[in-house]
Amino acid sequence: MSHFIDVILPLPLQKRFTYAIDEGEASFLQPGMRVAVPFGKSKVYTAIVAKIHQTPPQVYEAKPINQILDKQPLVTTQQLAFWSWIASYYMCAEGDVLKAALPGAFLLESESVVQLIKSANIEEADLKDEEYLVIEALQRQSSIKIQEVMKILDKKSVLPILNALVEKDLVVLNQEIYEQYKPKKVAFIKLNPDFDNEATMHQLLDELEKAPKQKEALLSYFTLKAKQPKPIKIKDLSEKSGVATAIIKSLVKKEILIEYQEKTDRLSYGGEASEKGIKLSELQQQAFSEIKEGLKELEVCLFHGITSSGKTEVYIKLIEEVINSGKQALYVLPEIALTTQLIQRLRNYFGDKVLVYHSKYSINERVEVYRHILEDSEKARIIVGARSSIFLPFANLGLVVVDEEHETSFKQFDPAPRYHARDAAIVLANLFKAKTILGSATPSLESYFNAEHHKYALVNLNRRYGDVLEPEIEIVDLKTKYKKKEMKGHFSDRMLQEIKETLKLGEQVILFQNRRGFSPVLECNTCGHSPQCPNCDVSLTYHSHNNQLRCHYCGYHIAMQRKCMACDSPEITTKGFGTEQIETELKSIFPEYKTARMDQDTTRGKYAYEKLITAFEQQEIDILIGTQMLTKGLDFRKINLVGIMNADNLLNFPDFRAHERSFQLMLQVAGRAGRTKKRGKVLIQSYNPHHQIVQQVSIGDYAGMYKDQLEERYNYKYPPFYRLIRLTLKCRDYSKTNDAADWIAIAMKNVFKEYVLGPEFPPVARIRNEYYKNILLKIPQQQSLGKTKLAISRIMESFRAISAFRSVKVVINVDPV
DNA sequence: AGCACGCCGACT
DNA sequence: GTCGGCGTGCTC
Repeated sequence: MSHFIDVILPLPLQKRFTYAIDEGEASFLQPGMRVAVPFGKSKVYTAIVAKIHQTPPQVYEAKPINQILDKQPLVTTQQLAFWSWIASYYMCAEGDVLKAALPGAFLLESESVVQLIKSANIEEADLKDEEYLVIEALQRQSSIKIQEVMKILDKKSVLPILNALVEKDLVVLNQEIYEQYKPKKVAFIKLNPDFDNEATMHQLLDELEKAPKQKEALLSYFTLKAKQPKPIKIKDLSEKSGVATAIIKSLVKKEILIEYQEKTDRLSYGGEASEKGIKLSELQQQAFSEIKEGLKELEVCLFHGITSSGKTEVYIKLIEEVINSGKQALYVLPEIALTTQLIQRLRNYFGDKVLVYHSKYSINERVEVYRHILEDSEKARIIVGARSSIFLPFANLGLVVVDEEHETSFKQFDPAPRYHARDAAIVLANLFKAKTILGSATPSLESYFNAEHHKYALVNLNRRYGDVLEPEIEIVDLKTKYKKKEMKGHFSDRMLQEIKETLKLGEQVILFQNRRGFSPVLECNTCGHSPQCPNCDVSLTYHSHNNQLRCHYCGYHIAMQRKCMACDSPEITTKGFGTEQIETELKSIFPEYKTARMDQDTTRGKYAYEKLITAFEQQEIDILIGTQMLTKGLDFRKINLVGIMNADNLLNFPDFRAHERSFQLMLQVAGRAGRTKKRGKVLIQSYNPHHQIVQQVSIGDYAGMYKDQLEERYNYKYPPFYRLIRLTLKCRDYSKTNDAADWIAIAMKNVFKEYVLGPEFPPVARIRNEYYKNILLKIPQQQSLGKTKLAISRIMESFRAISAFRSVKVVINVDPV
């Protein structure tokens, strides 16, 4: 009887692929294991076994696999089920999900390089001809690609030969996980226990009088030890004391210090859980009980707690209960909210039981986190992570917390899978019969709608924790301020006055300026021309720090121009204002205070964000000007004034969610003000002070905003009443883009009638020399999602069969945000 | 996604 | 005459 496996390849291919395996492999393999398989003429991929069976394929002959890469499944059956759900719901390939779900280090591709092990003992006599050829090539160049090996040997199946060389410890395959992942070893030192009493210690120090450097090193050791009880690295001691490692080594030689190596887990957290048991306020306690009560009947609970009402403590309490019952808890946050402060706080309660997973982690760290969770280890009780942490191999998940659930960054935009982490997290929880808590100070309309319709439980916490007062919100009418000439640059006199007062009291200010659509653009005063990006349909924006004009979409840049590029007039000005402009203006008004910017430019480096936060925390910065980023992770005591420079550019965004988002953003920024007992102040500058949203923000009227926006959504057929699927076409050829878009739109209108909108050019119709066109489908609640997607897939299938449209790429985005 | 196969332009 | 441009078709 012959055996076969269906595998998922890390490629955007709709189908699974079938390979032949032998009897022995069949009895060993399990779904979720990795296998190396040949694909096409020359490629080798790491694939995941999805199914083992005995049905030979009808129309082709299955190739045999190259190799089994795991002893135990790396992907759990729940994960496989979750992947298929994501693939079918978000209309992408399982291979796309695979790539998003597994740390890259687990995947070997045939670009893998072969390298010679430096210390290898090469016994030429032991090598077969082909093996010798490879080794010979490696002695000339340090690494060669598998493809090159194929050329050298003039054959396709080189893996057996390379494996033989690996067996003989002569070469390594570099993208193979076992080689790529290196356990981390660190040299530590400790005091010889013989000296661990005062008498011997004094004697020792006396003896060291003649070796001042060594004495200094030893004294530094004690200082370090006193500061932190954790093991001390040689490297740290050398750095702290300014004494060379050689001197420390000599202390080791004298057996005063003892050196020891440890294979450290990169994920270790040295400290202990320092805060035992958490005390909830009466209101928090009430919310806690209500959540538990709500979750008895329903799978999801929406936790609506205003800014600084102390939601985190409630989560901690809920997590505590879950992990005490032996289950794992997942805490998902938007990337920008995943700050050291929060992680520290969780570690204070849970010590070494917290694992963190996000994009700034190295491949090695990701592998370790993954393995810990897969093994359900003691460290993997609580997993804190960004969007992609929902793909981790949970063994027995008991609770999922999605904090800041309204954040649109939970939706992955590019590449596929274009999933929404909040929605997918609920599905994930259901796979484990676990519960989900969605938390926010400003819930998304969708979630609040679900709560109102009793799909989710709803718990409110609408008082700030402790004695913190809600900030006072004042609206400044820019129109009259300009008319009365009470503006200085982009600042109203009210804003300047408040800033002045706040600074005088030694308190801090944050100023919020939305980045989108309001970057500085160069404009000619004579002819009105502004420099455009040659690849995208946008104006270039001015960056003062490097004096460049830059395109935000493709990175194209040129030097700042002194004359108009169209008419040579030297009369050019920058129009619009971004954070840079505000900072410049501010510096000239308040030269004696320190200002800083927090935006994509200033937080690019690895620790830049952390540094900025720390500097602000330690009051090295008086005024912080920033974008969206300001809404999260700042939890400081001394912010007393929050200024929103311009509410209108948020409100005027051409998007059905613009009003909801403006409300959320403004209220979140406002929430940064006044975290101590003193009442904070928020100033909102706007040309439309009577705008409904601005008014609702000023009194924190979530219910009013919800009611108004829901009505709009109903009238204009948007979520939560209608689901959306957006098709985006991209092509370098303008008329092809149009023709293809028309073709698809007509085909879709045949099926879905008036629920098809477009095709339409997006606001930026050309990016990187590709033209874009959108088609939007609105799906009424009673319409079957499955059938809708099937119909779309059919249309796409016929579309792809038209050779004239071959060069047109189509991106399908389910539930676009 | 890659990558090979295949048919038309500027070079040794 | 060839080298190489990227269109298109396939991968178990």
